[in-house]
Amino acid sequence: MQKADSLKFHMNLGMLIRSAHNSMTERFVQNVFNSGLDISMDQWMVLGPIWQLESPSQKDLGEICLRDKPTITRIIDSLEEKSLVVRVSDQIDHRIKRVILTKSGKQLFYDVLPIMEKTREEARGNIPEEEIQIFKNVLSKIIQNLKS
Amino acid sequence: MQKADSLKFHMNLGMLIRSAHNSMTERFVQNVFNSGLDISMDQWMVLGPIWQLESPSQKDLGEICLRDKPTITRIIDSLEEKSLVVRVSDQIDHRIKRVILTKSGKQLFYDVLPIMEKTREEARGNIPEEEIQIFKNVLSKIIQNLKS
DNA sequence: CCTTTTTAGTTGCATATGCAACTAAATAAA
DNA sequence: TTTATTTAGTTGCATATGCAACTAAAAAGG
Repeated sequence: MQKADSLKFHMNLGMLIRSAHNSMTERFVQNVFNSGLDISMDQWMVLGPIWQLESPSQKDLGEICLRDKPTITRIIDSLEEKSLVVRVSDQIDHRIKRVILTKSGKQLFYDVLPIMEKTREEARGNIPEEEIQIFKNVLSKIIQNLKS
Repeated sequence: MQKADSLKFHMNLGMLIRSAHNSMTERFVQNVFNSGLDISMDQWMVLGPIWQLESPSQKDLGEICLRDKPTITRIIDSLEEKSLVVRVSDQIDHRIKRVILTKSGKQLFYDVLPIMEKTREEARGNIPEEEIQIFKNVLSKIIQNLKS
């Protein structure tokens, strides 16, 4: 066994997962950059849900993105600085701030969407759909198994 | 469809991977803590390879752990402060520093190993071995697809 | 040889992260 | 009511991370 193979052989699940995640993030950032756009992975990770959910609270975003409150606060700060979103206090519950896409926020979302699709295709390569499904399934099960 | 389900449904691959990784790390740290031991995930992630490879260079560790040079330097710093490892200059190539487990480093490794096994079992739950294999395979393929 | 390039590791800096403490508003309890 | 508790979001701090610049040693090229 070659040394590189030996290393790979010993690589455990945690390292594999971390590495795959890093590679996907790096590729996404690179693809975005090459397209002349400007958005980080974190910003994108909340921009999508904001678009999907229309006007989610920050709490909603935290739950869907699996990030804690301060992280969401700061990402929204950065998006607001770029005028991609605005915070609007909920009419009924004044604790809640709803996050809404601006026109340029929507535009950026539409611009980045195909890049994100492209990145996903690059990551998938020719992995059969069936295996991808099992893959996602195992991830969900692991998360479920460790819940509590 | 319930709201929680809706959120889950929309959760993309990146978030799933991040979440699974976080859950595994958190559970490991928690299990270690409950056993009255003291080692972080990062420290463990290099301690294992140091044990396996006997006296790896920091470069070796960076490659196997998929971390950059400064990160490895700092993790080794922290392990050295705890007297778990020592750095020894390579006799032939004086640029290289080999990392060697001390007696207490070895002891900690042996103590933590079953905790790591336990955590792995908790994460796997009753996921069939076959699916785990496909899962690891897909991870490797994704990493491969995004290489370069 | 002597110079240039590459490699291993370290340090500094700017940024990201998680945790805990805090404010403000809504709900529950007394 | 009015007080206590819970919830949403923010801020501060201590730590982690990635990147670039740096040092020291080895290898390559002339």
